[in-house]
Amino acid sequence: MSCYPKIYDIVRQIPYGQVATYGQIADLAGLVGKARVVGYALFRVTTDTKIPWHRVINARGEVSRSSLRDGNDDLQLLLLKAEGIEFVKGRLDLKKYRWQPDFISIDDAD
DNA sequence: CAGATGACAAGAT
DNA sequence: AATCTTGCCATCT
Repeated sequence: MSCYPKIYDIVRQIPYGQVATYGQIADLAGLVGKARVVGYALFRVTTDTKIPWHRVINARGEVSRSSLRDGNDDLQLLLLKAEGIEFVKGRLDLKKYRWQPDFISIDDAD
């Protein structure tokens, strides 16, 4: 089982047609500066949960390309395009599509 | 246990 | 603007 329920809780709240960066998720999850943990946490889950992982991208406003994703990286791009997000040279306007949460409802409070 | 790896980020060049 | 370097931390070998 995963050890970061907050991350999934937050990612799950990303609205349609918007995206969030790993750093942003990390910040909201209390993992400031630990964006890698977010990425890794999502990596193990993607195929096992209904989390909109495709709405989570890096701070450059582009989807990461890894040898392991082997096609799933292309799937992410497809899913985002399907949500009305326009890509320019594999990039999107973070200014325009970045999710700005007003309030996060998280079950956990430590 | 130690070294290498990785869906990242921010700063320096 | 693009690329390199360092920091971060969980997971793998």
